[in-house]
Amino acid sequence: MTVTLADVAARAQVSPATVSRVLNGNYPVAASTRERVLKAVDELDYVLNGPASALAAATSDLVGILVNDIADPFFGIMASAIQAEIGGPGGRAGGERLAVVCNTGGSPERELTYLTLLQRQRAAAVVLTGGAIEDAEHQAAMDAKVRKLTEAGTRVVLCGRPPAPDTGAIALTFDNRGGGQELTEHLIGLGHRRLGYIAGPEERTTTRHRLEGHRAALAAHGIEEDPRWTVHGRYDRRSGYEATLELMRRDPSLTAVVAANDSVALGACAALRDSGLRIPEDVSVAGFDDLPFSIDAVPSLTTVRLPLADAGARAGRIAMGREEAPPGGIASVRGELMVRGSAGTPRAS
Amino acid sequence: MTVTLADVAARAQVSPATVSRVLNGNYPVAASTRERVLKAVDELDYVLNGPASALAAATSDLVGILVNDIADPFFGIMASAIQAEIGGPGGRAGGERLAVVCNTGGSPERELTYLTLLQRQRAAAVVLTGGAIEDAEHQAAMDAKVRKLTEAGTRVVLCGRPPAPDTGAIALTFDNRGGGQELTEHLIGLGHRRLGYIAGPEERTTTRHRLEGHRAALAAHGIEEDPRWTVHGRYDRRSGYEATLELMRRDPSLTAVVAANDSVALGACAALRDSGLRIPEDVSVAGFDDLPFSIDAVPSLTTVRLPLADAGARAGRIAMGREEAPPGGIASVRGELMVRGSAGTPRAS
DNA sequence: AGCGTTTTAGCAAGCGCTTTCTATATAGGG
DNA sequence: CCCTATATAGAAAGCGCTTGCTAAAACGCT
Repeated sequence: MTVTLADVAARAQVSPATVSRVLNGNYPVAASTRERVLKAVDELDYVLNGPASALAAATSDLVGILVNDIADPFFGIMASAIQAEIGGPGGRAGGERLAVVCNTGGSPERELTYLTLLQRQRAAAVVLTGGAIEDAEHQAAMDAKVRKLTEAGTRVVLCGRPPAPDTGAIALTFDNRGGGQELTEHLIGLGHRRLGYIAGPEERTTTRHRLEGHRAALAAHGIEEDPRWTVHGRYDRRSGYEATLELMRRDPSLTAVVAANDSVALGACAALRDSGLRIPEDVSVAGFDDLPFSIDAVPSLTTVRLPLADAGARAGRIAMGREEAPPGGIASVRGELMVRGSAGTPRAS
Repeated sequence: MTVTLADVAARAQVSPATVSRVLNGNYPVAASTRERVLKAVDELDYVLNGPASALAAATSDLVGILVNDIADPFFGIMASAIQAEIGGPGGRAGGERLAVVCNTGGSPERELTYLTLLQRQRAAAVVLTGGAIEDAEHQAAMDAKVRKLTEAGTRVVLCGRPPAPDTGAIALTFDNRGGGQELTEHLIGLGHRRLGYIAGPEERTTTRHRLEGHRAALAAHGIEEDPRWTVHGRYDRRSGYEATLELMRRDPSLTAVVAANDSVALGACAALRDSGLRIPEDVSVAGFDDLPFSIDAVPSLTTVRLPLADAGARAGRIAMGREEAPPGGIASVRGELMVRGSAGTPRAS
């Protein structure tokens, strides 16, 4: 029915072992032999049986990429950088890996299940992206799973995610705390003293770190935070819109709104504009991430640029063993403050 | 080292065959036996060896989803609907399928390579999303590959993609032509006679179909199209911005700009606004797709809603054999005109 | 020419599961 | 109480590949 290695071997007048070796290219085969084999492969339109190969070799060419929300460009950019680096199609020589992205939708169960599925597939590596979920039980389960994976020889790298100590995973963490602090200090430097903050969902590490940075900046400048100044929402535009309305209702004297990310910031801009407020003359707005649309916004968004594509590419290379892991298995990647039009000096009031 | 089926069998005092059967649940096993086995599985923390299983069963639980651009919400929404339906983690009983998305980046080679990789993995099904590439040679290669997949028992479904006749693939096509026509007719009904059109990349079927619809509407109303009124770009915001500037430079008397999709339309809005033109008082703008951000835009976008999530879910069910394929293996899904604020009556002039 | 090396290729033993076929209990009917 | 259905479990033969080991051929020395 389907053509197998043996068929190719017969046609090329060699043993199956030889065919396997030319296909894997990890063993010397005479040029003339190789050519004959390749010709047979081509003529028979042979496609290697992945499962059989993975079984015999005790490892597959599958690499999994876990993302929280596939429809969010934050993850899209990282995933596509990782995928490009991992090779797969269009990759470098021998790069026939299947890089696949799995969408957890931010659900703890799905996160875990995907990890199990990948483990079952004997994935060669897995990259986990984005903030983790702050739930002790879930984190323990994740860590146990990750440890099991690394022990079984699967390389696990965390990209834009906090380190998982003692699991064997390599972490490329974004310095959300530092970025958040720098951003808020910029606003304070501009003269703002009354700053609203729209945080992400409470259970995500990213949310907490960015908020901590913001508060550290306030504290460093002796600004006492009013509890009314912080609201939690989701990481999307609509949530930013609603949260901003709420914020301005609670305290109309705010002169700046710092958003958990750029989408939220855009929602904030829309809400302010709909309230008849000008940006940045009446209220300044700042975002986080510097996604591609942020510079196009009117006014363009002051934000913290996270090197998503670079970090993704690096994570991909580490996952492939093509780049050395950072010392201690942990690296913190800083964001870069992008000063643009959405934040200015506060209104006189 | 790693625990195998045999270990579980030994622990549960049954044969490996029995363990396999309780795991697959496709053969009667006494309740007491099943329980014993499940207990052993749990105690040993056993994870099935996917490749071995796939080899023996001659099929895997992998399902591939091909997308053109993972960072584009258009694909993100479809992919996430497909993935949800296919089950995988969090799916229905027995739904332990691994639904993975593969990002082709719009490249023909990668498209083909991913298909081969999926074929190699003996994927249970594959879903191809989004417009196809209009290149006879590439399409022939794709069709051949798809035929090979369906012949090997892999279900192939096309979601938002033109049918591939005689390949055994099932198509859920969006009626881009009809949607494009309806949209432009709406604008014409509003009184517009001078309409610019920002098309997508020339080589995509989606681009051609939408443009054909637009032109059909013009023709139906006896409007002769000026060659200056059409420019081609990419499917992103920046491209829309630039194209709009070009369009207005070519013919400042245009009263409406129809964009290939919503991102492009948003870019168009920004360009018009930056040119000092009001929307829709001076120039009307229309998009396509109705992505979530379109209703949030100011003014909200008049556009054609494509049922991305519904179509994705349906494609997923068909791929899983859980829903019957449409008659003839082809279904055309209509979009719905969303009349909103970005398009109004043309300015007097 | 003889011998040790180095290349190159084949043999065959699995990898860990599924599944057909067969065997053994158990139950039901006369 | 025996005989035939029926339910349940096991034996064993692969699935198609990889790879350690071995063998043969080719090469370079002395």
